[in-house]
Amino acid sequence: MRYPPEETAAKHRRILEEAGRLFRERGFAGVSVGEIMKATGLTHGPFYNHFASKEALMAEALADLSSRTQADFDRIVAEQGIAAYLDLYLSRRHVDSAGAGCLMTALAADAAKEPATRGPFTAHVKGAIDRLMRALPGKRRTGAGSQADARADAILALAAMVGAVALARAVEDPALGDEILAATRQGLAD
Amino acid sequence: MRYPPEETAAKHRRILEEAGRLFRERGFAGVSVGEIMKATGLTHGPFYNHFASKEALMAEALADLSSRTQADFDRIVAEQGIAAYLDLYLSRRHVDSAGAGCLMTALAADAAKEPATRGPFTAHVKGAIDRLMRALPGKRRTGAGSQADARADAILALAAMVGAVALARAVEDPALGDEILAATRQGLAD
DNA sequence: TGTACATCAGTGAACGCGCGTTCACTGATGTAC
DNA sequence: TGTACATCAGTGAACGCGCGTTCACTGATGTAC
Repeated sequence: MRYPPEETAAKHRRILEEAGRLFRERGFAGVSVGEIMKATGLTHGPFYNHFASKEALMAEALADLSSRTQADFDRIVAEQGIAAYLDLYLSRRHVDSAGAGCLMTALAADAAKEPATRGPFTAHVKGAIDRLMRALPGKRRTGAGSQADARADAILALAAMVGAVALARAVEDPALGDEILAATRQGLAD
Repeated sequence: MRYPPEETAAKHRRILEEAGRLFRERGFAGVSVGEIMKATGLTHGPFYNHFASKEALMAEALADLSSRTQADFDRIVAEQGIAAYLDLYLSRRHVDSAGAGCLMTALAADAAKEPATRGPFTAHVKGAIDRLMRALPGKRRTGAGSQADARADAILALAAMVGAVALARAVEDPALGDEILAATRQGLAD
């Protein structure tokens, strides 16, 4: 059947959204094309009307996730401040909802193995460092090296955030997970 | 054919070693049982003489990796000190050799999805926190909360180490990867 | 010590399954006249 | 405005493939007598 162009565009968007959610929950290899299409309410056939291959979907879904989650960052920081954002990021809720969470935490290992995804992933990391550098309160920003120090601070914060949520998600003991989140919140607040 | 028991034990060890290397390089889902057996020089059939299932191998390989890499940590810290260990961990060499590197960086996302592996993974994280707590030089260790602070410092360091190597491995631009490593080294040295 | 048999780690064909992808076909919508 | 045809996003069966796992069989080593 033929459909109006708006409907086709809406379906394309829905595929990207479902893929973004499922990929973050189970990784690229853990989700099949058929499963993504089923989640959007279609059969697997028309997938290839929207994307050249599963690999192409991975790259496009990552770019889409990147722009959506960075817009979320900007909005939350503007409305509630960076401290509130760090509390949300380093929270039990974020740990328990990978499908709606940070793409770096969920997909770093997968992205390293999928050549097509490394471009969008790299762009996202650069954007995250820039955003954190601007949002974080300066601690050592006096003297000549202040800009470089601010950037190094942002990178350290990003690495700790990503590592903490990845570890908290993998450990079996929820108390240990919560301790990892709390210690990292405390460390970044100092 | 029947083989002497030492030979059987040696093959069991070789399977664990090859599995540990390949799983860290490509993740649990990215390596097949046949590929692991081929790497040990056997056909896939006798795999089930050694392990009940691929899942059982994942759990045993993780436990084996844990004891081997924590022994490495102890040896390097004893011989060269914790600063040298951090330099080795946060190095280009570690980023480029996932198969011989940290299991947390390589397998955190996979371990979170595989119930059988979460036990050994959790034990490894606990061991890593304890080791770092003992090895790291105290910065804020005066007063009543010194032990708690030392543990929080160790957790923050671990999260930053794991996150930094995971991000450096995934980004396309080697200069950015090196910058992430350098900023994290600098941040943990302060 | 020599022979007959049990053991069991190998081999490699085969299984059922789910995967990514292709393709002949369908039929409502858009376009030409 | 009405009719005939082109378009193209759907459907669902089918493909070739690699996966984890099973199994009948092999034959050197260990054990019993």
